[in-house]
Amino acid sequence: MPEAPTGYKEVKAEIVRRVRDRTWPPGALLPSEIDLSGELGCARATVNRAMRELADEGLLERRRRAGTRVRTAPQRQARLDIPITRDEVEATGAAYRYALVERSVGPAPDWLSARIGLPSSGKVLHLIAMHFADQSPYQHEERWINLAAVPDAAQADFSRTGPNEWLVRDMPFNDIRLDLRAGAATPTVAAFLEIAIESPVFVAERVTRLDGVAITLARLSFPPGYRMRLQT
Amino acid sequence: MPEAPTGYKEVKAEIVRRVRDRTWPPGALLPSEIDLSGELGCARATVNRAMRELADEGLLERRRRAGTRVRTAPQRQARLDIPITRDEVEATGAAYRYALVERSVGPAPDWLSARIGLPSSGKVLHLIAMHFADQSPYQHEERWINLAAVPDAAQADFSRTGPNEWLVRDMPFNDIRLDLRAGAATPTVAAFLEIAIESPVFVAERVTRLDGVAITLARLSFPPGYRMRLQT
DNA sequence: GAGTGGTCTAGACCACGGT
DNA sequence: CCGTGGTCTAGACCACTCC
Repeated sequence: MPEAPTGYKEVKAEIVRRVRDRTWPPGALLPSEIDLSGELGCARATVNRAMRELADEGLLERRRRAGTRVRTAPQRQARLDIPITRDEVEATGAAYRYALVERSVGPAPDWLSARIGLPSSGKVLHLIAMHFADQSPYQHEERWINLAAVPDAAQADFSRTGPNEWLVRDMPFNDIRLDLRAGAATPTVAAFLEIAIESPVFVAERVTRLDGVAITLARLSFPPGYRMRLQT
Repeated sequence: MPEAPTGYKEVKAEIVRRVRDRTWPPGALLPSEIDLSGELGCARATVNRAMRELADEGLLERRRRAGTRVRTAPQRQARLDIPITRDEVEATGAAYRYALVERSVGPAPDWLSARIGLPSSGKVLHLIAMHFADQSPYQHEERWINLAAVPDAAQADFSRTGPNEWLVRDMPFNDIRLDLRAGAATPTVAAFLEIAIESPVFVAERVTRLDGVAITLARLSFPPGYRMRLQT
């Protein structure tokens, strides 16, 4: 037997191997941590970590007393890393450019209050901006910021730094909700993205909250060709 | 000091607290595991697990010798729960219907081999299917299954059960990659979805792997109006 | 070279939940 | 009840990397 350096990674690999070759088919009960550590010649804690990570990854299912089983319906979750637009552009090797198009302060429109849960008559900062990659339009951004939650935003200078970069600097813990859809380019957005009207645009609407209070709603529109990537 | 039951969860909470209240501002160097375990009165392994999980979650950044720091740009993540199409439709209260359109077995086309990493001359099962919600087209599905990894799929009956339901039941996997984009409906897809050619369609391409080996590639197209939701 | 995180061990106690 | 996973401990060695 491969009694090589028996680390938790080797244990994970061995378990995956046996799941894959049907030694342990979906639904099967695996040996207990004690038994498996005995067989593989390592400490129980090592097997524990391997099994725990595989359970986190969705391959296994663990219950006290009942033991560890191969999931029949693997927990299917993918994660999206939400990047700063600047980083996202620069990661492709392109030069990033940002431009503020419009800025205004006023009472929140009714649809916005309803959408993200603001008190009526709440003041919001409304921004429209563009992001470019090597002079090509990369993203059209329309954003509303709840000034009751982020009063400093009223004084912030968004002509050089995008609102997302500014907001991210100070708020590590928010609830984020993302709505993704395919839409047809409106005349305005089409002009900014330099595409034909009615072209398919990828639209991401992101609501950010802190302790339940809405901070901002961002509507990001991307021209055809943009891909959003998620992984496990 | 809160010398309560000092478990790794309490340690995590304490670290989060100090990051939030600026005891450790973004970019700050945290104490070493040994120092912190001394201060909190627990074993180093406990602090290690707490810090390791917080690093996995994107709050901290760890490097040997350099120590542990608070991330300056917290990597924000949103999660997508990938549902079975049947469940997704039935959750809206609509009746679900599935229909197999086409089924064939053959060598993998070059683009597919390159895209998901198959040996040339690998055999794949190619399927086209439709999913309906109350008789309205809900999703057009085109799928390729790697028969080297899932030989049983060649004998499976996909006329009643969708390939996704079948795969999920019988085939474990632990790595999912999703590519989302907005596309223009091709004549074929437009006909199936009963929409105009060139209409914006939401396209999700999903590659599923087990231990690095590609199981299947699914290309799912949704008519206008579909929204995909993610949250933290 | 020295300090930090990465990991393993052997043992222990606890909490949960099937039987 | 009692076996299983969940967690903690104290100690140890290793690998990497910054100085």
